[in-house]
Amino acid sequence: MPKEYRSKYRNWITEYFKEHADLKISASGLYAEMETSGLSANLTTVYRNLDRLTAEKVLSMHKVPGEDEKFYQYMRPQMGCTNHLHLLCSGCGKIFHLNCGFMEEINSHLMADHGFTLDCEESMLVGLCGDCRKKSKN
Amino acid sequence: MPKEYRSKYRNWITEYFKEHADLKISASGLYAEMETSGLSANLTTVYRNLDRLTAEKVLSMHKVPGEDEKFYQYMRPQMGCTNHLHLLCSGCGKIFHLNCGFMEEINSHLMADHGFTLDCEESMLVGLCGDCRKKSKN
DNA sequence: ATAATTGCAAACACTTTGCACCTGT
DNA sequence: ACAGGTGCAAAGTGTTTGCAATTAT
Repeated sequence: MPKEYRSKYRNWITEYFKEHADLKISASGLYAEMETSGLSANLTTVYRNLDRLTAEKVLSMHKVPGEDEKFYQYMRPQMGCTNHLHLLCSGCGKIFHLNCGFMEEINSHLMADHGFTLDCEESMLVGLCGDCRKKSKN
Repeated sequence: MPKEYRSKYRNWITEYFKEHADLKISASGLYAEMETSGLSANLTTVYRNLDRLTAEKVLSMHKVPGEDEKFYQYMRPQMGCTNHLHLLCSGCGKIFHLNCGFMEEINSHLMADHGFTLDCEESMLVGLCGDCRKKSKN
C-alpha cells in the first residue's frame, strides 16, 4: 500500500465532505466549489482524489437515472453507513440515513419473503424530503 | 405527438423485452442480442428506440454504481411497476418486484418517521437473489 | 407522396491515462 | 533524494445529433 503524503487538494476535499456531510456532490461540482473558495484546482486531480477516497471507503459513489454525472457521498465514520439505506432527495440533493429500527424490518422482509440479501452500499432510495415536498406544493 | 410506423427494430426490441421481462439489459447488450439473432442493427437505432420506449414508459432506465452503462427494465403493464420498488440481483441481473403489502409499510414508515416521499421509478434496491447467494457460497 | 425510421459520421459529456513536472517527507 | 501528488494534453467510453437515404403508410 502506498504511503500517503499530506496534499493540499485531498485535504481540502476531505474537509469539504466533512463540512457538507449528507449532501451529494459531483466531481465537477466539487471542482467548482474549489474554484469558488479560491483554490485553483484541476479536474483530473479532483477525479483522482475522489476515486481514491472512494476506494478508501471514505466516500461512496452513486448514480441516479436522470443525471449524467456520478455523485459522491460522505460515508460518516461510526454511523454505520454501510449497513443502512440512504434516502436521496431529488429536490435538494440531501441524503438522509435510514439508520433506525426499520432497517431490520426491511432486511428480514426481503430475506423471508423474497430470499433477497440487500446491499446497502449499492442501493439508493430516491424521492422528496419534507421541505422539498412543501416547496413543490406552492 | 408523432404517428407511429411499424418498424422492424422497434418491434424486435419490444418483443425482446416481453420475452426477457425482469432481466436488465444495456444498449450494447441489446445490440449484441440483435446481432446474435440475425438482425444486423445499428447502435444508434438501438439507442433511439430505447429512449423512445423509455419516454413512452414501456421501459425504465437505471444506473448502478459499478457499471458504466445505463440499463433498461421492462415495465410490465398492469403490474403497477411505478408503485413498487424493484430488487436487482447484482449476480444474475434479474429484477424482482416488491409488489406486496410491505410496500405500504415502507411508504408509511418513510413518511411518518422521515417525512420522505419515495419515488419508486427512480429507486433500485441492489443485492443478491437466493439462487446467486447459494452459488456464491460454494 | 410524405412522414417516420434508419445508417453513418461527427459531436458530446464525463472520466481515465501517460508522462513530465512539482511537492512533501 | 525519492516517493507521492499534480497539470496538461490526449485517449477512452458511452451516448446523442445532423443529415441524407430508406421504409412504412
